[in-house]
Amino acid sequence: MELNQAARCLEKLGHPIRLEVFRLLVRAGPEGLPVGEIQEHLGVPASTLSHHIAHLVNVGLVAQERQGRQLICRPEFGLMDGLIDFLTAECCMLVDKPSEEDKTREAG
Amino acid sequence: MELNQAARCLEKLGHPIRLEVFRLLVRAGPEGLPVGEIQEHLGVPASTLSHHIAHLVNVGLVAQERQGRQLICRPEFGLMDGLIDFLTAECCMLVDKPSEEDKTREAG
DNA sequence: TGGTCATTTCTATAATTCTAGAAATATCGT
DNA sequence: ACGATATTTCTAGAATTATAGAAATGACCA
Repeated sequence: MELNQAARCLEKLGHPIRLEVFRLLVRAGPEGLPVGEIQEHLGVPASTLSHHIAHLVNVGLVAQERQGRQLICRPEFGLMDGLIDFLTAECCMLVDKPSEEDKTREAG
Repeated sequence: MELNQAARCLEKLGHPIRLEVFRLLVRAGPEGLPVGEIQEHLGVPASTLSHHIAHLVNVGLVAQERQGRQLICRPEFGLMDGLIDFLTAECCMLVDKPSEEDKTREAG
């Protein structure tokens, strides 16, 4: 992941409501949760919540799929992993980070 | 780390200039860099840069120490590790995350 | 004690984000 | 078609953040 994309993801996660939404979705697993259920957990007005979820969708951290009247929100684990990889590789003391070669050697 | 602190850290890292500052400091290592050297790398006006660095200092991701006329900025690896631990534990598919017990068993 | 360097603080403006009520849209059951 | 449900979009005001020039501060040197 490139720095600007990482910054956009971090910015979106850097709001308590959005971070809580995302954590909730991760805990729910790949099935995700409908917006209404998120709202029950957080107790914020629907329009405010919708606005925040839209941020997460725009940056690609959350995907939405309609199921009947409900809009299911699923966390995008891949993008989140990419973000954590970026932080680990570029913004950490580079320790215990096996190279791709090492991984291949382990696997073989 | 608790969610609100994580959100504050993420918010501060969620700006391209600040993320680049932090990455630069990490690359520089525990010795850190003086503000002026950061400015040379990024090429933003001094007052703008100072403002952004102040954000990072406020949230605790960067520490500052005066050395003569220069202000040295050092990355706070511990807080960054705490943030990554939070994201890994709370916002990821919980895979390959050894428990403390596992670590003890490995070590022994 | 005057000058220069490094950096911040002050100041002001522009831009963005947050919040939430109200209205609109989409879906379903009858 | 109608009413209920789920959710978004519209709207607007309040609050916050970003930007950067200018002035101020602190440190060193002559």
